[in-house]
Amino acid sequence: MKTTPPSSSIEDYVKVIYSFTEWQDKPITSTQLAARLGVANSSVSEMVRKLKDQDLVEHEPYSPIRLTAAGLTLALSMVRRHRLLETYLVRELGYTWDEVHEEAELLEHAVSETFIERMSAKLGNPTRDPHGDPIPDAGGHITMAPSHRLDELDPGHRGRVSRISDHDPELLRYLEQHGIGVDTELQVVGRRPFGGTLVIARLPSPGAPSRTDDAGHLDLGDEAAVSLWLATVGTHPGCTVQEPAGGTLMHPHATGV
Amino acid sequence: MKTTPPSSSIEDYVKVIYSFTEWQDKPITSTQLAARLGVANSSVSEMVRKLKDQDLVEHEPYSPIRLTAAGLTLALSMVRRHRLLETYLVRELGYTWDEVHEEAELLEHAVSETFIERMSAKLGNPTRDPHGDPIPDAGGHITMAPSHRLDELDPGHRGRVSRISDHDPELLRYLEQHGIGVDTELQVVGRRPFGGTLVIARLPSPGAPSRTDDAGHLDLGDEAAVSLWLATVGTHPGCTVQEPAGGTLMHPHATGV
DNA sequence: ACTATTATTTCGGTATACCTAAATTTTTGG
DNA sequence: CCAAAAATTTAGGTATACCGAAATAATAGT
Ligand SMILES: [Mn+2]
Ligand SMILES: [Mn+2]
Ligand SMILES: [Mn+2]
Ligand SMILES: [Mn+2]
Repeated sequence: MKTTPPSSSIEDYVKVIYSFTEWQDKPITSTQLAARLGVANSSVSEMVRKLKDQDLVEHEPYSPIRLTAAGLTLALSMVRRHRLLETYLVRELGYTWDEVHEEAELLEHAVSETFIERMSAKLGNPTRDPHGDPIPDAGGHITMAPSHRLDELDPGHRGRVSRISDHDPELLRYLEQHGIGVDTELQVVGRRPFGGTLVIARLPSPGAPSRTDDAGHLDLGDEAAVSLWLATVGTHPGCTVQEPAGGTLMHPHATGV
Repeated sequence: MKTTPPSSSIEDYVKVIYSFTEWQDKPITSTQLAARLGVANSSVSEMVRKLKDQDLVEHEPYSPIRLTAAGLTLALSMVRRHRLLETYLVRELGYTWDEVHEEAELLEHAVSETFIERMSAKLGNPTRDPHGDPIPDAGGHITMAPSHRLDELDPGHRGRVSRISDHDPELLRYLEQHGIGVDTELQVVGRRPFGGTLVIARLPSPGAPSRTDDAGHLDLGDEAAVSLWLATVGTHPGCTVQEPAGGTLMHPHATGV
């Protein structure tokens, strides 16, 4: 029996299924998968059957889709490719952080394993991409400081920006213009009344005593707030978000699942 | 009407049609194209019709296939991509010259125009790839010193290796082991009797007075002889190959065809 | 000039990855 | 509980890029 390498489509399906569970653990549904891939629901139904035949996902009709161990391995390898490529484009070819996602999206399917490993070595085996996302190592292990989406944090929370979704280049350019990037120190100030925007403050210098002054205030729309993740450094009294226990969060894969 | 970008297959067809005429000018036939692409003749017939519909080739049934101006432009852009990628892989990622062809073969379809131009700039806009092949500039212009295939040269001819076909990685490793690479100075010594191998001599140091001593002799099989091109520096008496007139050979494209 | 060989195209099929519309199952709200 | 809405799958169909076998055109040898 000849084992065909996964097609680009299969690689994308598996990668998107994985990405959905990277920051929370509800498994992805058919419709959500279709939306993220930009294809019709019916296409997903067909492809999921194919993925199941290849033992990359578990799936019962009308229920959500979960990666198998083999599927997770493939997904992590794609995520590694994608994030290493983004890092390389920024560090070696002068790309800006808002340009790299699209380019990596195509390249990830075309480069060889050799290419990936030479690139990784040249970069010094980085562990975070230009948007703060963790880069799995060659063995599929991934580590990430516990973080929360900005829109889930109550006023008073302080933290370091640990990741920013790279999906919308415009948002990235906007944030950069306002001095917000990976590792920026931030504090949640509050919300404008009646479901208004989230107000945050940039903290002057990383490590220095945090001081919230008016100059650093910034209003963030919903789209921005859900795209920013904070590694919180202190819990405000009255906080409704509970801190995870450990200092690092190991992905299921690292613990053998 | 929406203009779809050429598929990878179309890009490959056009590139192979071009490559066939890069070093001689008989146009390629259906069967030759099929052989080089590794597909069935029937597939070529179908695809050539599609290429003709898209105005990339001229073709009458049962006759050879020629690129149109649009086809040539696309082909030269693919050749530029391929050769720049090969150069980049060698210079920036530590690839050896026998590894790059295969990798470039896939990458050329996946990288953006932006990627190509940033890469080219970083390399200082090189004009030759690791195998000596000329790299077209962004405008599709290409220049090459007039050269002859080693197997077409009579004994006595001297010259500088101007290009080596990169198709067979094993051949490249073999040549490297025997001290033959791009710009190596060479002299044709003769042929073993009764259709035997071609004997050549490596000339000691480039520019220095050429001296053929026994230590530098090497037998080349047919496959090797047709893969090596020499920019001849002197014509031996009794030569059957006529030297082209000009100092540089401009490709048809450069003169507007 | 004519036949045998070779080259090329046409024909009927396959695989992948999509789509829309219709059918079906699940979920929800009263 | 049960109908209406929402989610999901199935059915039927398209485009691309292949294939092998059959048909046809070109070419070569006598
Ligand atoms: Mn990305
Ligand atoms: Mn990223
Ligand atoms: Mn090559
Ligand atoms: Mn080359």
